[in-house]
Amino acid sequence: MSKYHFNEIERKWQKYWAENKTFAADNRSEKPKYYVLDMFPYPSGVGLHVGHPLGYIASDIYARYMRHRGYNVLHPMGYDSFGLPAEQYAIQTGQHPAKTTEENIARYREQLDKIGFSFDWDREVRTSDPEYYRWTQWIFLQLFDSWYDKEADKARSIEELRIIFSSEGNSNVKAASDDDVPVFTAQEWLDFDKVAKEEILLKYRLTYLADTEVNWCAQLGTVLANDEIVNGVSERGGYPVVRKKMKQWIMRISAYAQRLLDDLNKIDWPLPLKESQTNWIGRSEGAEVTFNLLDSGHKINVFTTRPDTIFGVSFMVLAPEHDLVLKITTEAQKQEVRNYIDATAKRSERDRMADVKNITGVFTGAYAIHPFTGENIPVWIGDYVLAGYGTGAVMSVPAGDRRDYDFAKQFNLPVPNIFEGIDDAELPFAAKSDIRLENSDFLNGLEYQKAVAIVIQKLEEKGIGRGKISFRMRDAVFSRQRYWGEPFPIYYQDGMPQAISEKYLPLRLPEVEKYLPTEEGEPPLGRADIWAWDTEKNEVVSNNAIDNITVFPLELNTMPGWAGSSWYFFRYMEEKENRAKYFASKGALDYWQDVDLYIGGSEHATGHLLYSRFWVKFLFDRNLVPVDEPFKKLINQGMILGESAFIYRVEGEEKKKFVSAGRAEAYNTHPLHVNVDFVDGHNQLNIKALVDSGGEFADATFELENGEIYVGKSETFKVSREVEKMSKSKFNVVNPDAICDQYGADTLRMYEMFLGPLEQAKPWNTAGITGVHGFLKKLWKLYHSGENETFFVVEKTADTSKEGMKILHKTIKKVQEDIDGFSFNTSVSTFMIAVNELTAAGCYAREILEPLLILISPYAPHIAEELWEKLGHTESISKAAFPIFDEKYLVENEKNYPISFNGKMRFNLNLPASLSKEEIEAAVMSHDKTARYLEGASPKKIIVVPGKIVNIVI
RNA sequence: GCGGGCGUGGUGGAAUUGGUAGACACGCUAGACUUAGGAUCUAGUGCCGAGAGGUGUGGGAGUUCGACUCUCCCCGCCCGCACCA
Repeated sequence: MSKYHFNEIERKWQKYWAENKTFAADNRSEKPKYYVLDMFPYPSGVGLHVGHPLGYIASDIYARYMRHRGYNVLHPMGYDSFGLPAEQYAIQTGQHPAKTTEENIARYREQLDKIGFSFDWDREVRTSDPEYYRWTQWIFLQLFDSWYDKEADKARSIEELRIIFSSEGNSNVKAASDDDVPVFTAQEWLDFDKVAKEEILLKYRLTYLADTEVNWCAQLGTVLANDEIVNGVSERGGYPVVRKKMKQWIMRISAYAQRLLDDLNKIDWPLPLKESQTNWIGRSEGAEVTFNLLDSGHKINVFTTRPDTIFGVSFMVLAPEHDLVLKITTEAQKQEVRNYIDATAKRSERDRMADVKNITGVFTGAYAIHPFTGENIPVWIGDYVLAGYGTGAVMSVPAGDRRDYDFAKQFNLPVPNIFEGIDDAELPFAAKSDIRLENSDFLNGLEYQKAVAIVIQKLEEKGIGRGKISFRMRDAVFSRQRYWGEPFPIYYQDGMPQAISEKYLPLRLPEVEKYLPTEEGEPPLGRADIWAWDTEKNEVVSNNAIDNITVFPLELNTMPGWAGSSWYFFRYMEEKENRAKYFASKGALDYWQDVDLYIGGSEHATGHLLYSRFWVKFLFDRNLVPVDEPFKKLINQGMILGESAFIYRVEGEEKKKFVSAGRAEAYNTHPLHVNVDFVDGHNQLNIKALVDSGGEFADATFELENGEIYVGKSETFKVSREVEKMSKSKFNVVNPDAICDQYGADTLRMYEMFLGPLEQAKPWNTAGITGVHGFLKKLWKLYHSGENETFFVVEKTADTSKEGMKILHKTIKKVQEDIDGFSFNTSVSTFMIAVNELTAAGCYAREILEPLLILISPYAPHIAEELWEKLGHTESISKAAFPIFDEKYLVENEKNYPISFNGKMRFNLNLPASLSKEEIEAAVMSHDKTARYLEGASPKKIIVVPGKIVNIVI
């Protein structure tokens, strides 16, 4: 071999790694562990584009680096293989989602393999594999078998709750539960029948059933998510959508709200991500206050964050859906209130939120009594009050709240001022600081904090309120009316859900002949013929056998996508051989603990990353895992954007006519995306390829510009460049395979890192790739000489010239800093500089070129392996640990080969101001801080500033 | 509106963390080699200026011997949440 034949080299080493299981992690290693994880992909039919591997490359570099540093690294990969696209495809084609998924996974694997990742494929997981989802079902059962004890602040077994109930009833139990739990004594508990007991326990379980409104679209035969609905009709097809109550499985994540919030302090995550979660959890401190209603005997509870402003209350507003509305409305107002409720019910929650400007509301005719002044306060309903937050009712303080103020103005309600020194014209005044209250009885002259404390105390004394913490986060709906997901290990007896014992898992997904919901609106599993549970045989049997004595109907819903992804990181810890016995064994869990580094996109901030924290905390509570946070450090990789290309179609022409970008302004045109594959680096379009690709371009005419068609880079001519998210419909997807074929995986890896800081969004442009490719060629050359690099010239003898060693150690130091700080883009530059300098210095010493390979190998592992082998090593470079990254080694080398700053260094020395010029020079020369760098040379310039600071330019 | 982040050449981005701003790469310019090149090599490239020199990190002030870096105000862009009481 002579020249740098990357394709050959890469194929060779990928094969070698696979055959030798170079990257197998060891569960019984003496080395310290390090766990590097990527967010596993959903294997879609489109395959990978260049954006996907960005995070994988970064984590792979880190994993390889940590191996070199002597860690036992776990770096696995798998597939989040339950999901919607495969199901949609199945609905359209009748092809089983398992088959589609299998094919897509094969394609992904092929693409991933080409890039040379150091994954331990023996630990692969697939969430749709029964051997995997068996344990997802198992965790569901653990949740079903648990309740949340607020006093111990942890989840406990339902069995313990039964014991408490039968010995002391539930009046002392402080649990996260449904609101409507009746209070009972031990005796009452014992007297309840089985169904009644089950019903009560369900209100305590960490996963429970509840009626929830869903968006049902009869024409599409499916349930839609909020964002799939536009103006009350389905986004696809424009069919009507109705809100329908359905029994759904819910996860009591709200029990963990405070811990999920607090523990954000324990983990090293990007700030925006933590903020997203903080916002999502939405903790607010305040008070709950009860208002008695005039005459009717009803009470309204409100939640407020500003109990201090209670003397500014001039009216109350209930959400239109509030239970009390119809009970308290007077006869005279009934019709108007009814109309209003109907009108709001028709609008989706989203529309209501979007329409902030129109202030609407209706007076109920009822009055509440102010708890302190005894004044009568009118009670209104209005859709600015949300049923789902707080108590669904507010005490309105127009002087202190924008929304209350606007409502008051709209309906001519009074705006009593309660702020000292604030003019009526300055209202509403919402700031909490630098203000004292007035017209507020016992709160007059007090500041926010004191006033809040006092008012809460008064409320508690009078028994009409208390301090309260409210969370915005609601419990998470856990069932989906879909086919391609985990079946619930649940059957129904007397209408109550019963767990299937974990001994009989997995409960396999049944076969159905169609993947659509049934005509009755049941989920697709309603179509399965063999989908009933025989409690005697403990197996799935035909529906015909259902007798509700020993054979019962099974749950028809399936679990959502986030079920399988909420615990997969534990599954990787377990070796294949033991996976049948444990979701992950104690030994494996104790060894690997948690994920040290997690890399993935920020789009999962309030989904996957919140749910997995919740599950882990739960598993921790039940002593099933040793950690209560799964991901110690997390990095979000930025998106790689595609640069789209446009061609301009002339409007109003009979025949389709497209013009080159330079001509487009002369006509009335509209832009059309063209496939970036047909565009070269100079924006020239390959017309033949475009026409051959068919479609609308097949019979078109083209107006050329200098004999070519140039594509535009934006839709309008005002913008010179436009980058968009890569998507099939925009024809701007760049496939990594093509890059691997043309330049090699090592080039792709380095280039993706070189593109910019890992966490930033950046456009993909191929122009720069030649620079990186050129670097790898130069690297190759550094180890060879002669025409076509015929000879391998690394000398076996030592030539530790100071120059070369300095370059090497500067590079080691910089690269190590870069990797530790996840600045992979700068270390690519560092390599380029090093290779340029070594080439210029003519260094061929083994002592220099060997460590250089170790440095580069995480980034460009294939070329590193090849050159490593040429150096005469028989062991793979990828697996080995090297001392060059050790602290000791670093210090030692800094002493022997001080890092050269090429005359660009300045320092400060604190010297007495009184010294003469000569004395200063002498002091500088002998100072141990400078001596190392000066190496006997005299400084070019010494600047003495009045005071005692000296600048030395070397 | 609230919370957070960021502004450096034509471009992506560096800056030893307060010490010669613009490393490295792309692009561009000139030259060499070549049948040819969108290959390779050499030199140049922040801006103004022929030059010496001046000027320069969104704008303005401040701290400092010294500021891209720290502080304050303003301007612009991006992200998250958003009728959350």
